[in-house]
Amino acid sequence: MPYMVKEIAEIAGISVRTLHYYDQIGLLKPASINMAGYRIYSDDDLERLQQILFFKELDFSLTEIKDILARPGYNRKEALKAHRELLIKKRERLTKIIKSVEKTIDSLEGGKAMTKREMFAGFDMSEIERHIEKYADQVKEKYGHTEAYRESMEKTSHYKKEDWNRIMKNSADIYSTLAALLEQDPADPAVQKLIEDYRQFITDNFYH
Amino acid sequence: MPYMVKEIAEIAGISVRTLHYYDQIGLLKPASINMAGYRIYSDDDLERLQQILFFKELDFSLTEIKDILARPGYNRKEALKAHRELLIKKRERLTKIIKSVEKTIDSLEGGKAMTKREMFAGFDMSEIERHIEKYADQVKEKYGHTEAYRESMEKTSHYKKEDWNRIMKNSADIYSTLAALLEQDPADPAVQKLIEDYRQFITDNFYH
DNA sequence: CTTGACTCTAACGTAACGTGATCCCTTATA
DNA sequence: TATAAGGGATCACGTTACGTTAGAGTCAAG
Repeated sequence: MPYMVKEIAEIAGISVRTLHYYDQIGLLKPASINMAGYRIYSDDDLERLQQILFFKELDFSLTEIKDILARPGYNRKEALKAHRELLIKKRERLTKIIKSVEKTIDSLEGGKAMTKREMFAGFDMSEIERHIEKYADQVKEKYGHTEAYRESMEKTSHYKKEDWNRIMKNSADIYSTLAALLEQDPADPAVQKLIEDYRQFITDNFYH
Repeated sequence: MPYMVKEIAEIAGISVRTLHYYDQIGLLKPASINMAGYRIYSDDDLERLQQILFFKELDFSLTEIKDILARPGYNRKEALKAHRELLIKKRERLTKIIKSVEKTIDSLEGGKAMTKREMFAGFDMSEIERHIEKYADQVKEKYGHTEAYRESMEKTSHYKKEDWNRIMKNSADIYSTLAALLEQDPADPAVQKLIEDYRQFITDNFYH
């Protein structure tokens, strides 16, 4: 079934410009181009677009999405299952924020006061969670052991020692360090454990 | 209690640069500046920041947030209650998308095939819903009847006639027209009814 | 054969920061 | 007392994912 830009745009709920852009950056190229130069999309293109939107919903950048879809051995079904997990996490995050809102209302209505930390509950972790989500997805994608993978693995083990010491000395660094570390490394099982350790550390020592 | 940029950044889980930026655009100016030129924030500033982040979570732009917080008669408690509602809607939207993912998985596993519309369920309405959410909030804010308000009201009534006819002729236009219309008008009770009409129209005539 | 709705490319504009570069202030330690 | 570390500050340019005209070709319907 052939579609033109506007049809696709309406079906998917996006703008024509967005389709132009996705074509331009090579994220979603139409199946063919007719004599008039019009973009003609196929059902397969629609399918790909759906996947793109799923990934976008998880805050992946367009270049990341492009890479992921291009990886040899990319498995759509597995990816979808991972998606479901991560979307559920996002929903849980929303639930947290909603609770934070309710607490704030309560404190305004004469309930007990909030601590500064409570005020920003939900948000606080949001960045980190987003990274963890991204990361978790990468792990589940099981395509690893590329060069970049080994490289990042090495880097990470360095960070491990250095940063751990720093954190022991200065617990205020935890969040930023953790964020930086996650930034560096996209797909590494060893790091996941490290993250868990960090989180444990945070909850243990939170009020020092 | 005085805080410096990094403290605030850590408490709220945002970057220092973000605080600089918010200061620059006048969204969140520090309570004072010390002799060294450092930004010194107060507890009130923290409270304002919390509100800013709540609004951001609802996809308000920073300029919108600035305007809302500046409106005379802005009521924090009311705003928070509206927030809760809208966050719940966002969560429901996520639930829809999750279901869509599950359906897709099911169809891949040999279940029944999906229609194109089902493929993009969740997303489809997402833009529109977001606008409705924004809009609903504005309405609840009950500050209206500014010049911009009357101006947009006039515009809208024009659109009403023109677009309604177009829609009767070409039902494929519905989504884009509706989106355009919503774009134009941020705060108008009359439009809400119009939207409801449109939605009814959509459900009635969806498969023509 | 002229609309009106659709299509194209090109190109500049925008929001909300990220990312240096370069320099100042304060405090702990050698 | 020097000096290094770890903040803080201000430019100012870079980035992502499009929005928004502008100018021009295409195509079905009346």
